[in-house]
Amino acid sequence: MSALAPRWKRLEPDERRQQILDCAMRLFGERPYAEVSTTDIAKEAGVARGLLNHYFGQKRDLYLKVVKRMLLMPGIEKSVPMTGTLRERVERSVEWYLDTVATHGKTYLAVIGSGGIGADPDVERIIAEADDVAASRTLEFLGLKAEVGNDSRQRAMIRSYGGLVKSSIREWLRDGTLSREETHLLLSESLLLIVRDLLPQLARTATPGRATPAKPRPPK
Amino acid sequence: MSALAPRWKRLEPDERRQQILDCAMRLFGERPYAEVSTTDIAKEAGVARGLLNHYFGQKRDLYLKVVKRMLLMPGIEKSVPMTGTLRERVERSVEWYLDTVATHGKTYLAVIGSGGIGADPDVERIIAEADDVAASRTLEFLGLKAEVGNDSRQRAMIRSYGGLVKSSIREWLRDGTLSREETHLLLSESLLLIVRDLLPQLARTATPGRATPAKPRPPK
DNA sequence: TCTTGTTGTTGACGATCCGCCAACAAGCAC
DNA sequence: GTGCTTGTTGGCGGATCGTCAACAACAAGA
Repeated sequence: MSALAPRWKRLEPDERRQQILDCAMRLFGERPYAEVSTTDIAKEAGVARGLLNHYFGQKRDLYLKVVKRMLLMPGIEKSVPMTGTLRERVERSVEWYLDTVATHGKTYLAVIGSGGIGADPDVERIIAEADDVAASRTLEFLGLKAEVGNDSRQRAMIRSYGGLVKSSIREWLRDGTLSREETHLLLSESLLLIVRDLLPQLARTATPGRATPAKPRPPK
Repeated sequence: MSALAPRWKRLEPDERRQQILDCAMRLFGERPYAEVSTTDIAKEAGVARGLLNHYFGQKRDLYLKVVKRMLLMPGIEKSVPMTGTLRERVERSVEWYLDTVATHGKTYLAVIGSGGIGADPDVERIIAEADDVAASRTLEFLGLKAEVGNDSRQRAMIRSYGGLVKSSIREWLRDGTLSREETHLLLSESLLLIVRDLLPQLARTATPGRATPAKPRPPK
Protein backbone atom coordinates (compact mmCIF):
# COMPACT_ATOMS: atom_id res chain seq x y z
CA MET A 1 0.00 0.00 0.00
CA SER A 2 1.38 3.31 -1.06
CA ALA A 3 0.15 6.69 -2.16
CA LEU A 4 -2.75 7.72 -0.01
CA ALA A 5 -5.75 8.85 -2.03
CA PRO A 6 -5.04 12.44 -3.11
CA ARG A 7 -7.27 14.99 -1.44
CA TRP A 8 -7.93 16.78 -4.74
CA LYS A 9 -7.31 16.22 -8.39
CA ARG A 10 -4.98 18.31 -10.46
CA LEU A 11 -6.47 19.52 -13.75
CA GLU A 12 -5.25 21.42 -16.74
CA PRO A 13 -6.02 25.13 -16.47
CA ASP A 14 -8.42 25.08 -19.41
CA GLU A 15 -10.17 22.05 -18.02
CA ARG A 16 -10.65 23.62 -14.61
CA ARG A 17 -11.73 26.91 -16.12
CA GLN A 18 -14.34 25.11 -18.15
CA GLN A 19 -15.66 23.23 -15.13
CA ILE A 20 -15.96 26.36 -13.03
CA LEU A 21 -17.63 28.19 -15.89
CA ASP A 22 -20.22 25.43 -16.19
CA CYS A 23 -21.13 25.64 -12.53
CA ALA A 24 -21.21 29.41 -12.56
CA MET A 25 -23.46 29.41 -15.61
CA ARG A 26 -25.91 27.10 -13.94
CA LEU A 27 -26.07 29.11 -10.72
CA PHE A 28 -26.27 32.52 -12.40
CA GLY A 29 -29.09 31.15 -14.48
CA GLU A 30 -31.06 30.28 -11.36
CA ARG A 31 -30.51 33.23 -9.08
CA PRO A 32 -29.71 36.92 -9.57
CA TYR A 33 -26.11 38.02 -9.51
CA ALA A 34 -26.05 39.32 -5.95
CA GLU A 35 -27.52 36.13 -4.55
CA VAL A 36 -24.86 33.86 -5.96
CA SER A 37 -21.79 34.03 -3.76
CA THR A 38 -18.39 32.96 -4.96
CA THR A 39 -18.52 30.49 -2.10
CA ASP A 40 -21.56 28.86 -3.71
CA ILE A 41 -19.82 28.55 -7.05
CA ALA A 42 -16.66 27.19 -5.47
CA LYS A 43 -18.64 24.67 -3.45
CA GLU A 44 -20.61 23.63 -6.54
CA ALA A 45 -17.37 23.07 -8.41
CA GLY A 46 -15.73 21.41 -5.45
CA VAL A 47 -12.77 23.77 -5.35
CA ALA A 48 -11.44 26.45 -3.05
CA ARG A 49 -12.94 29.87 -3.40
CA GLY A 50 -9.60 31.47 -4.08
CA LEU A 51 -9.31 29.44 -7.25
CA LEU A 52 -12.09 31.42 -8.84
CA ASN A 53 -10.08 34.61 -8.47
CA HIS A 54 -6.99 32.87 -9.73
CA TYR A 55 -8.71 31.94 -12.98
CA PHE A 56 -11.20 34.74 -13.51
CA GLY A 57 -10.08 37.67 -11.39
CA GLN A 58 -13.07 39.50 -9.98
CA LYS A 59 -16.44 37.90 -9.45
CA ARG A 60 -17.78 40.38 -11.99
CA ASP A 61 -15.33 39.11 -14.61
CA LEU A 62 -16.54 35.58 -14.14
CA TYR A 63 -20.09 36.84 -14.51
CA LEU A 64 -19.30 38.66 -17.72
CA LYS A 65 -17.71 35.50 -19.08
CA VAL A 66 -20.93 33.66 -18.35
CA VAL A 67 -23.08 36.30 -20.02
CA LYS A 68 -20.89 36.36 -23.09
CA ARG A 69 -20.98 32.62 -23.43
CA MET A 70 -24.76 32.50 -23.10
CA LEU A 71 -25.20 35.14 -25.75
CA LEU A 72 -23.19 33.05 -28.16
CA MET A 73 -26.13 30.79 -28.80
CA PRO A 74 -25.12 27.41 -30.18
CA GLY A 75 -26.52 26.88 -33.65
CA ILE A 76 -26.48 30.27 -35.28
CA GLU A 77 -25.58 29.03 -38.69
CA LYS A 78 -27.58 30.06 -41.66
CA SER A 79 -29.34 27.08 -43.11
CA VAL A 80 -32.08 28.88 -44.95
CA PRO A 81 -31.76 29.36 -48.69
CA MET A 82 -32.32 32.89 -49.92
CA THR A 83 -34.64 32.07 -52.75
CA GLY A 84 -38.21 33.04 -53.52
CA THR A 85 -39.99 36.32 -52.96
CA LEU A 86 -39.06 38.71 -50.22
CA ARG A 87 -42.08 37.66 -48.21
CA GLU A 88 -41.11 34.01 -48.50
CA ARG A 89 -37.59 34.72 -47.38
CA VAL A 90 -38.79 36.78 -44.45
CA GLU A 91 -41.25 34.15 -43.36
CA ARG A 92 -38.66 31.41 -43.65
CA SER A 93 -36.20 33.43 -41.61
CA VAL A 94 -38.69 34.00 -38.83
CA GLU A 95 -39.73 30.38 -38.99
CA TRP A 96 -36.17 29.23 -38.63
CA TYR A 97 -35.50 31.61 -35.81
CA LEU A 98 -38.54 30.52 -33.85
CA ASP A 99 -37.45 26.91 -34.26
CA THR A 100 -33.98 27.67 -32.99
CA VAL A 101 -35.32 29.58 -30.04
CA ALA A 102 -37.87 26.90 -29.22
CA THR A 103 -35.19 24.27 -28.81
CA HIS A 104 -32.98 26.38 -26.55
CA GLY A 105 -36.04 27.73 -24.79
CA LYS A 106 -35.01 28.07 -21.20
CA THR A 107 -31.49 29.24 -21.94
CA TYR A 108 -32.70 31.78 -24.46
CA LEU A 109 -35.20 33.24 -22.01
CA ALA A 110 -32.54 33.58 -19.37
CA VAL A 111 -30.40 35.49 -21.83
CA ILE A 112 -32.94 37.98 -23.13
CA GLY A 113 -34.63 38.46 -19.76
CA SER A 114 -34.32 42.13 -18.97
CA GLY A 115 -30.64 42.77 -18.97
CA GLY A 116 -28.65 39.60 -19.10
CA ILE A 117 -28.53 36.67 -16.78
CA GLY A 118 -29.39 36.72 -13.15
CA ALA A 119 -31.80 39.60 -13.49
CA ASP A 120 -33.72 40.29 -10.36
CA PRO A 121 -37.22 38.72 -10.45
CA ASP A 122 -38.66 41.55 -8.38
CA VAL A 123 -37.26 44.17 -10.72
CA GLU A 124 -38.55 42.26 -13.72
CA ARG A 125 -42.00 42.09 -12.17
CA ILE A 126 -42.09 45.84 -11.63
CA ILE A 127 -40.99 46.46 -15.21
CA ALA A 128 -43.55 43.97 -16.51
CA GLU A 129 -46.31 45.79 -14.67
CA ALA A 130 -45.23 49.13 -16.07
CA ASP A 131 -45.12 47.63 -19.57
CA ASP A 132 -48.62 46.29 -19.20
CA VAL A 133 -49.91 49.64 -18.03
CA ALA A 134 -48.26 51.26 -21.04
CA ALA A 135 -49.88 48.71 -23.35
CA SER A 136 -53.34 49.31 -21.94
CA ARG A 137 -52.82 53.02 -22.21
CA THR A 138 -51.84 52.64 -25.85
CA LEU A 139 -55.00 50.71 -26.61
CA GLU A 140 -57.09 53.38 -24.92
CA PHE A 141 -55.20 56.02 -26.77
CA LEU A 142 -56.29 54.55 -30.06
CA GLY A 143 -59.81 53.93 -28.93
CA LEU A 144 -59.55 50.16 -29.15
CA LYS A 145 -60.89 49.37 -25.75
CA ALA A 146 -64.20 47.98 -27.02
CA GLU A 147 -63.44 44.36 -27.76
CA VAL A 148 -62.91 43.06 -24.26
CA GLY A 149 -62.99 39.46 -25.36
CA ASN A 150 -59.41 38.75 -26.37
CA ASP A 151 -58.18 41.82 -24.64
CA SER A 152 -55.37 39.89 -23.02
CA ARG A 153 -53.94 38.83 -26.35
CA GLN A 154 -54.26 42.31 -27.75
CA ARG A 155 -52.36 43.64 -24.78
CA ALA A 156 -49.76 40.92 -25.27
CA MET A 157 -49.15 42.11 -28.81
CA ILE A 158 -48.99 45.72 -27.77
CA ARG A 159 -46.60 44.79 -24.99
CA SER A 160 -44.41 43.22 -27.64
CA TYR A 161 -44.64 46.45 -29.58
CA GLY A 162 -43.37 48.11 -26.41
CA GLY A 163 -40.11 46.26 -26.92
CA LEU A 164 -39.78 47.89 -30.31
CA VAL A 165 -40.51 51.28 -28.79
CA LYS A 166 -37.85 50.93 -26.16
CA SER A 167 -35.11 49.70 -28.44
CA SER A 168 -35.79 52.25 -31.16
CA ILE A 169 -35.87 55.12 -28.69
CA ARG A 170 -32.58 53.91 -27.34
CA GLU A 171 -31.19 54.04 -30.86
CA TRP A 172 -32.50 57.55 -31.24
CA LEU A 173 -31.77 59.22 -27.91
CA ARG A 174 -28.79 57.36 -26.56
CA ASP A 175 -26.87 56.21 -29.60
CA GLY A 176 -28.03 58.77 -32.12
CA THR A 177 -28.14 56.10 -34.81
CA LEU A 178 -31.68 57.02 -35.78
CA SER A 179 -33.09 60.50 -36.24
CA ARG A 180 -36.34 61.51 -34.66
CA GLU A 181 -38.07 61.33 -38.03
CA GLU A 182 -36.81 57.84 -38.65
CA THR A 183 -37.89 56.73 -35.21
CA HIS A 184 -41.27 58.25 -35.79
CA LEU A 185 -41.58 56.50 -39.10
CA LEU A 186 -40.64 53.13 -37.68
CA LEU A 187 -42.94 53.36 -34.69
CA SER A 188 -45.91 54.80 -36.54
CA GLU A 189 -45.89 52.34 -39.40
CA SER A 190 -45.33 49.40 -37.10
CA LEU A 191 -48.10 50.38 -34.74
CA LEU A 192 -50.40 51.01 -37.66
CA LEU A 193 -49.60 47.58 -39.06
CA ILE A 194 -50.33 45.93 -35.75
CA VAL A 195 -53.51 47.79 -34.99
CA ARG A 196 -54.97 47.71 -38.48
CA ASP A 197 -53.84 44.38 -39.84
CA LEU A 198 -52.72 42.10 -37.05
CA LEU A 199 -55.10 42.69 -34.15
CA PRO A 200 -58.12 41.87 -36.32
CA GLN A 201 -56.53 38.55 -37.29
CA LEU A 202 -56.06 37.94 -33.61
CA ALA A 203 -59.77 38.35 -33.06
CA ARG A 204 -60.53 35.89 -35.85
CA THR A 205 -58.64 33.12 -34.11
CA ALA A 206 -61.08 33.45 -31.22
CA THR A 207 -60.05 32.19 -27.84
CA PRO A 208 -61.02 28.49 -27.70
CA GLY A 209 -58.18 26.45 -26.27
CA ARG A 210 -54.59 27.21 -27.15
CA ALA A 211 -54.94 25.22 -30.37
CA THR A 212 -54.51 27.84 -33.00
CA PRO A 213 -55.42 25.81 -36.12
CA ALA A 214 -52.56 26.93 -38.30
CA LYS A 215 -53.41 30.19 -39.99
CA PRO A 216 -50.20 31.89 -40.93
CA ARG A 217 -51.74 33.52 -43.97
CA PRO A 218 -50.95 37.20 -43.70
CA PRO A 219 -53.22 40.05 -44.82
CA LYS A 220 -52.06 41.08 -48.28
CA MET B 1 -25.33 82.58 24.56
CA SER B 2 -27.39 79.47 24.86
CA ALA B 3 -28.37 76.45 22.78
CA LEU B 4 -25.36 75.20 20.84
CA ALA B 5 -26.10 74.64 17.18
CA PRO B 6 -27.76 71.21 16.91
CA ARG B 7 -25.57 68.61 15.29
CA TRP B 8 -28.37 67.38 13.07
CA LYS B 9 -31.85 68.46 12.10
CA ARG B 10 -34.94 66.54 12.97
CA LEU B 11 -37.30 65.96 10.07
CA GLU B 12 -40.73 64.49 9.59
CA PRO B 13 -40.52 60.82 8.54
CA ASP B 14 -42.04 61.49 5.13
CA GLU B 15 -39.70 64.36 4.57
CA ARG B 16 -36.63 62.36 5.46
CA ARG B 17 -37.82 59.40 3.39
CA GLN B 18 -38.23 61.69 0.43
CA GLN B 19 -34.78 63.18 0.83
CA ILE B 20 -33.11 59.79 1.07
CA LEU B 21 -35.08 58.56 -1.93
CA ASP B 22 -33.88 61.52 -3.98
CA CYS B 23 -30.25 60.82 -3.20
CA ALA B 24 -30.66 57.11 -3.80
CA MET B 25 -32.32 57.76 -7.14
CA ARG B 26 -29.49 59.96 -8.26
CA LEU B 27 -26.78 57.50 -7.25
CA PHE B 28 -28.53 54.42 -8.65
CA GLY B 29 -28.94 56.33 -11.86
CA GLU B 30 -25.20 56.85 -12.12
CA ARG B 31 -23.75 53.53 -11.04
CA PRO B 32 -24.94 49.92 -11.09
CA TYR B 33 -26.65 48.54 -8.02
CA ALA B 34 -23.68 46.69 -6.62
CA GLU B 35 -21.43 49.72 -6.83
CA VAL B 36 -23.65 51.94 -4.77
CA SER B 37 -23.12 51.20 -1.09
CA THR B 38 -25.62 52.19 1.54
CA THR B 39 -22.75 54.17 3.02
CA ASP B 40 -22.62 56.26 -0.15
CA ILE B 41 -26.33 56.98 -0.03
CA ALA B 42 -26.20 57.85 3.65
CA LYS B 43 -23.24 60.15 3.11
CA GLU B 44 -24.97 61.80 0.16
CA ALA B 45 -28.04 62.41 2.29
CA GLY B 46 -25.98 63.46 5.27
CA VAL B 47 -27.48 60.90 7.61
CA ALA B 48 -26.33 57.80 9.43
CA ARG B 49 -26.33 54.58 7.49
CA GLY B 50 -28.62 52.88 9.94
CA LEU B 51 -31.34 55.37 9.09
CA LEU B 52 -31.72 53.83 5.64
CA ASN B 53 -32.61 50.50 7.16
CA HIS B 54 -34.95 52.20 9.59
CA TYR B 55 -36.94 53.75 6.78
CA PHE B 56 -36.60 51.26 3.94
CA GLY B 57 -35.54 47.96 5.47
CA GLN B 58 -33.16 46.16 3.15
CA LYS B 59 -30.99 47.90 0.61
CA ARG B 60 -32.89 45.95 -2.04
CA ASP B 61 -36.18 47.44 -0.84
CA LEU B 62 -34.83 50.93 -1.22
CA TYR B 63 -33.68 50.02 -4.72
CA LEU B 64 -37.08 48.68 -5.70
CA LYS B 65 -38.68 51.87 -4.42
CA VAL B 66 -36.37 53.83 -6.70
CA VAL B 67 -37.14 51.68 -9.72
CA LYS B 68 -40.87 51.90 -9.15
CA ARG B 69 -40.75 55.65 -8.81
CA MET B 70 -38.72 56.04 -12.01
CA LEU B 71 -41.13 53.88 -13.96
CA LEU B 72 -43.99 56.14 -12.92
CA MET B 73 -42.99 58.69 -15.50
CA PRO B 74 -44.35 62.16 -14.72
CA GLY B 75 -46.71 63.36 -17.40
CA ILE B 76 -48.51 60.27 -18.61
CA GLU B 77 -51.84 61.95 -19.13
CA LYS B 78 -53.62 61.63 -22.39
CA SER B 79 -53.81 64.94 -24.10
CA VAL B 80 -54.35 63.74 -27.63
CA PRO B 81 -57.83 63.83 -29.09
CA MET B 82 -58.99 60.59 -30.68
CA THR B 83 -60.34 62.07 -33.87
CA GLY B 84 -59.42 61.57 -37.50
CA THR B 85 -58.43 58.43 -39.34
CA LEU B 86 -56.67 55.56 -37.67
CA ARG B 87 -53.41 56.58 -39.28
CA GLU B 88 -53.76 60.10 -37.98
CA ARG B 89 -54.47 58.91 -34.49
CA VAL B 90 -51.53 56.53 -34.56
CA GLU B 91 -49.16 59.20 -35.82
CA ARG B 92 -50.36 61.68 -33.25
CA SER B 93 -49.89 59.13 -30.48
CA VAL B 94 -46.36 58.37 -31.52
CA GLU B 95 -45.67 62.05 -31.93
CA TRP B 96 -46.89 62.79 -28.44
CA TYR B 97 -44.93 59.95 -26.97
CA LEU B 98 -41.70 61.00 -28.62
CA ASP B 99 -42.20 64.51 -27.28
CA THR B 100 -42.77 63.22 -23.79
CA VAL B 101 -39.74 61.00 -23.97
CA ALA B 102 -37.57 63.75 -25.39
CA THR B 103 -38.19 66.01 -22.43
CA HIS B 104 -37.43 63.37 -19.81
CA GLY B 105 -34.62 62.05 -21.96
CA LYS B 106 -31.95 61.04 -19.52
CA THR B 107 -34.33 59.71 -16.91
CA TYR B 108 -36.25 57.70 -19.48
CA LEU B 109 -33.09 56.13 -20.84
CA ALA B 110 -32.01 55.14 -17.36
CA VAL B 111 -35.36 53.44 -16.88
CA ILE B 112 -35.56 51.44 -20.09
CA GLY B 113 -31.87 50.63 -20.17
CA SER B 114 -31.67 46.85 -20.15
CA GLY B 115 -33.44 45.87 -17.01
CA GLY B 116 -34.14 48.78 -14.76
CA ILE B 117 -31.86 51.31 -13.18
CA GLY B 118 -28.26 50.75 -12.38
CA ALA B 119 -27.76 48.21 -15.09
CA ASP B 120 -24.16 47.23 -15.51
CA PRO B 121 -22.50 49.14 -18.39
CA ASP B 122 -20.26 46.18 -19.19
CA VAL B 123 -23.20 43.82 -19.39
CA GLU B 124 -25.08 46.27 -21.56
CA ARG B 125 -22.11 46.54 -23.88
CA ILE B 126 -21.93 42.79 -24.30
CA ILE B 127 -25.65 42.62 -25.01
CA ALA B 128 -25.38 45.51 -27.45
CA GLU B 129 -22.65 43.71 -29.36
CA ALA B 130 -24.70 40.55 -29.56
CA ASP B 131 -27.70 42.55 -30.77
CA ASP B 132 -25.63 44.15 -33.47
CA VAL B 133 -24.33 40.79 -34.63
CA ALA B 134 -27.89 39.51 -34.76
CA ALA B 135 -28.93 42.54 -36.81
CA SER B 136 -26.15 42.07 -39.33
CA ARG B 137 -27.00 38.41 -39.57
CA THR B 138 -30.62 39.26 -40.26
CA LEU B 139 -29.63 41.58 -43.09
CA GLU B 140 -27.43 38.89 -44.59
CA PHE B 141 -30.21 36.42 -44.15
CA LEU B 142 -32.47 38.47 -46.35
CA GLY B 143 -29.77 39.23 -48.86
CA LEU B 144 -29.72 42.96 -48.14
CA LYS B 145 -26.03 43.31 -47.69
CA ALA B 146 -25.50 45.19 -50.93
CA GLU B 147 -26.15 48.79 -50.03
CA VAL B 148 -23.16 49.46 -47.81
CA GLY B 149 -23.77 53.20 -47.82
CA ASN B 150 -26.21 53.75 -45.01
CA ASP B 151 -25.55 50.33 -43.61
CA SER B 152 -25.26 51.70 -40.10
CA ARG B 153 -28.75 53.14 -40.16
CA GLN B 154 -30.17 49.97 -41.62
CA ARG B 155 -28.56 48.02 -38.85
CA ALA B 156 -29.94 50.50 -36.33
CA MET B 157 -33.44 49.85 -37.55
CA ILE B 158 -32.95 46.11 -37.51
CA ARG B 159 -31.52 46.36 -34.02
CA SER B 160 -34.72 48.10 -33.02
CA TYR B 161 -36.63 45.25 -34.59
CA GLY B 162 -34.60 43.01 -32.34
CA GLY B 163 -36.37 44.58 -29.39
CA LEU B 164 -39.66 43.48 -30.87
CA VAL B 165 -38.30 39.99 -31.37
CA LYS B 166 -37.18 39.67 -27.79
CA SER B 167 -40.34 40.95 -26.20
CA SER B 168 -42.68 38.95 -28.41
CA ILE B 169 -40.72 35.74 -27.84
CA ARG B 170 -40.94 36.40 -24.14
CA GLU B 171 -44.69 36.69 -24.49
CA TRP B 172 -44.76 33.43 -26.37
CA LEU B 173 -42.33 31.20 -24.51
CA ARG B 174 -42.34 32.52 -21.00
CA ASP B 175 -45.78 33.95 -20.46
CA GLY B 176 -47.73 31.94 -23.02
CA THR B 177 -49.77 35.00 -23.88
CA LEU B 178 -49.08 34.60 -27.58
CA SER B 179 -49.19 31.38 -29.59
CA ARG B 180 -46.40 30.46 -31.90
CA GLU B 181 -48.54 31.33 -34.89
CA GLU B 182 -49.34 34.73 -33.52
CA THR B 183 -45.71 35.39 -32.75
CA HIS B 184 -44.78 34.32 -36.24
CA LEU B 185 -47.40 36.58 -37.72
CA LEU B 186 -46.27 39.59 -35.72
CA LEU B 187 -42.59 39.11 -36.46
CA SER B 188 -42.98 38.26 -40.13
CA GLU B 189 -45.27 41.13 -41.01
CA SER B 190 -43.23 43.61 -39.01
CA LEU B 191 -39.97 42.54 -40.57
CA LEU B 192 -41.52 42.60 -43.98
CA LEU B 193 -42.80 46.11 -43.38
CA ILE B 194 -39.39 47.29 -42.27
CA VAL B 195 -37.42 45.65 -45.03
CA ARG B 196 -39.82 46.38 -47.87
CA ASP B 197 -41.23 49.78 -46.96
CA LEU B 198 -39.06 51.48 -44.38
CA LEU B 199 -35.48 50.68 -45.28
CA PRO B 200 -35.90 52.10 -48.78
CA GLN B 201 -37.17 55.37 -47.27
CA LEU B 202 -34.10 55.35 -45.10
CA ALA B 203 -31.94 55.23 -48.20
CA ARG B 204 -33.81 58.14 -49.74
CA THR B 205 -32.89 60.41 -46.83
CA ALA B 206 -29.27 59.84 -47.72
CA THR B 207 -26.66 60.45 -45.05
CA PRO B 208 -25.73 64.14 -45.27
CA GLY B 209 -25.71 65.72 -41.84
CA ARG B 210 -28.22 64.73 -39.21
CA ALA B 211 -30.77 67.12 -40.67
CA THR B 212 -33.51 64.85 -41.90
CA PRO B 213 -35.62 67.35 -43.84
CA ALA B 214 -38.99 66.27 -42.52
CA LYS B 215 -40.36 63.47 -44.61
CA PRO B 216 -42.86 61.55 -42.58
CA ARG B 217 -44.90 60.52 -45.55
CA PRO B 218 -45.35 56.74 -45.30
CA PRO B 219 -45.53 54.33 -48.22
CA LYS B 220 -49.15 53.36 -48.88
C1' DT C 1 12.01 3.85 -5.96
C1' DC C 2 13.57 8.12 -4.31
C1' DT C 3 14.28 12.93 -5.31
C1' DT C 4 13.38 17.30 -7.22
C1' DG C 5 10.95 20.87 -9.62
C1' DT C 6 6.84 22.81 -11.47
C1' DT C 7 2.50 24.70 -10.74
C1' DG C 8 -2.31 23.82 -9.79
C1' DT C 9 -4.65 24.41 -5.43
C1' DT C 10 -5.64 25.49 -0.78
C1' DG C 11 -6.70 28.11 3.46
C1' DA C 12 -6.68 32.15 6.08
C1' DC C 13 -6.12 37.11 6.73
C1' DG C 14 -7.70 41.96 6.10
C1' DA C 15 -10.96 45.02 4.13
C1' DT C 16 -15.55 46.16 2.93
C1' DC C 17 -20.46 45.93 3.17
C1' DC C 18 -24.83 45.17 5.32
C1' DG C 19 -28.72 44.38 8.99
C1' DC C 20 -29.64 45.23 13.67
C1' DC C 21 -30.34 47.64 18.01
C1' DA C 22 -29.48 50.07 22.28
C1' DA C 23 -28.30 54.63 23.53
C1' DC C 24 -28.55 59.47 22.46
C1' DA C 25 -30.48 64.01 21.56
C1' DA C 26 -33.65 67.35 19.01
C1' DG C 27 -37.71 69.61 19.64
C1' DC C 28 -42.38 69.99 21.49
C1' DA C 29 -45.55 70.35 25.56
C1' DC C 30 -46.16 71.92 30.12
C1' DG D 1 -36.56 75.02 33.01
C1' DT D 2 -38.25 70.04 32.97
C1' DG D 3 -39.72 65.86 31.00
C1' DC D 4 -41.37 63.07 27.26
C1' DT D 5 -41.68 61.49 22.49
C1' DT D 6 -39.26 59.71 18.75
C1' DG D 7 -36.15 60.80 14.97
C1' DT D 8 -31.30 59.72 14.72
C1' DT D 9 -26.83 58.02 15.71
C1' DG D 10 -22.87 54.85 16.11
C1' DG D 11 -20.97 50.53 16.73
C1' DC D 12 -21.35 45.41 16.99
C1' DG D 13 -21.62 40.85 14.50
C1' DG D 14 -22.14 38.27 10.43
C1' DA D 15 -21.22 37.63 5.57
C1' DT D 16 -18.76 38.33 1.28
C1' DC D 17 -14.74 39.27 -1.52
C1' DG D 18 -9.67 39.94 -3.20
C1' DT D 19 -5.05 38.67 -2.10
C1' DC D 20 -1.19 35.84 -1.12
C1' DA D 21 2.06 32.73 0.96
C1' DA D 22 2.28 27.95 1.83
C1' DC D 23 1.04 23.36 0.40
C1' DA D 24 0.61 19.26 -2.39
C1' DA D 25 -0.27 16.62 -6.83
C1' DC D 26 2.19 14.95 -10.48
C1' DA D 27 5.81 14.41 -13.91
C1' DA D 28 10.67 14.07 -14.87
C1' DG D 29 15.35 12.74 -13.73
C1' DA D 30 18.60 9.91 -11.13
